[in-house]
Amino acid sequence: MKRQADGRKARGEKRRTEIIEATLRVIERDGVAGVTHRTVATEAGIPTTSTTYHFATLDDLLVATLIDCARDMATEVYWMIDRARSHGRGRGAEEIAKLLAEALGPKRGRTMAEYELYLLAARKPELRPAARRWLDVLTSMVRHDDEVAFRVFLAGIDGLLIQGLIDDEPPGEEELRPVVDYLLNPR
Amino acid sequence: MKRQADGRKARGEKRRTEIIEATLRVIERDGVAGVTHRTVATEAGIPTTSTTYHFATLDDLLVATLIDCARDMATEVYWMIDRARSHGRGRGAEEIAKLLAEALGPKRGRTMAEYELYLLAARKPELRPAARRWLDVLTSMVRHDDEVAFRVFLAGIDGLLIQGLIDDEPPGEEELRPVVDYLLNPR
DNA sequence: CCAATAGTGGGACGAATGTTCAGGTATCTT
DNA sequence: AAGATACCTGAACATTCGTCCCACTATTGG
Repeated sequence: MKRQADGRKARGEKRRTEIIEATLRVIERDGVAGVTHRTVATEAGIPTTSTTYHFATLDDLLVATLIDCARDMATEVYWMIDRARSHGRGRGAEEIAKLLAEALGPKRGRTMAEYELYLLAARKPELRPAARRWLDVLTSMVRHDDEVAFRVFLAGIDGLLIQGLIDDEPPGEEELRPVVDYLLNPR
Repeated sequence: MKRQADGRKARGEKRRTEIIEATLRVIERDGVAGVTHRTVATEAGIPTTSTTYHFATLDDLLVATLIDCARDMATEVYWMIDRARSHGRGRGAEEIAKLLAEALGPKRGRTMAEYELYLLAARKPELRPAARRWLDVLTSMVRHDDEVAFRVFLAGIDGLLIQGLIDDEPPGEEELRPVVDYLLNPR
């Protein structure tokens, strides 16, 4: 079961991912501020020393979590755009608005966690490549005839999510749709 | 010098603002994570107990700082838009791009601090009115003939700032200008 | 089969944290 | 002027933090 010499699927790999997933749950619940070796260990149901063994410092743990998180973000947003493009010109906005409303509704905790890690990357340069990953993936994958319009689109999505996070009641799909539509096809 | 019975300019008001300003400096330097009663006290050059006296809990301190910060943000962004509007249709983008580049360059620390407090408001409902303040101020002050276009504009500004924070070298004014221009006058 | 090594876990250390308390000082009210 | 009130501060509390150490087990390579 172990990949030797090249792969990274060593023995302790399962524990590592357990710890990372527990870290993400802690961030969703209590924010980055709530991440300590002990809280993560308790969340994962493992002794405290196990977290310090696999991640020497707390920063290492946050870095690994962000990288893991960024991969999920990139693929998810990629499929979002892909689905939006596969639909008609008018239906694209509908699809994106639905996923945005989801990110601000049921998956609100996850969205908050992602942006907290995002902002952490602003302070720690070694995190930036991981944080930029999903932007880079989209930029390279999605066909964008207009460079400027595409940047505006990405910035708009980010802004809508962040502003939606501080709403008392998150904007619903129907409220988001016209805005997303304008973002895709400005008049 | 003291407003009695109604006003709030009591004696200890100076200390309060000193503490809040010190808190903002700490956040700019080390982030919200670096805010403790002791670090703030040291930054302000006052004993630790003075911070706990004026702000019983750490949350109170962060709330007060965010409210103070939000007021500055609102007025600054208001003048930004005002200056942009006073110029010609084409010069408006130039003005806004300059201020954005400034926020991502020399005032980068301040911008980071603002967004960290912003995200803190997503987790603490009592902070949201303060965090929304500058959005509300703009929405009420700035004439917006197109509601949807205005929301997209605000979201776009937020997105550009956040994405600029995780760039290794912040985008310059000339790089921002076409994007802001598109945001104001989409084609 | 048997050393060598990676992984696991209990316990404890010093340092830093939020918070409290009692005693002091300045300022205001009357 | 004198009492009341708000303000200030040094010292200390229990708690929690990151981290280290040492013993134990399972897995691996030869």
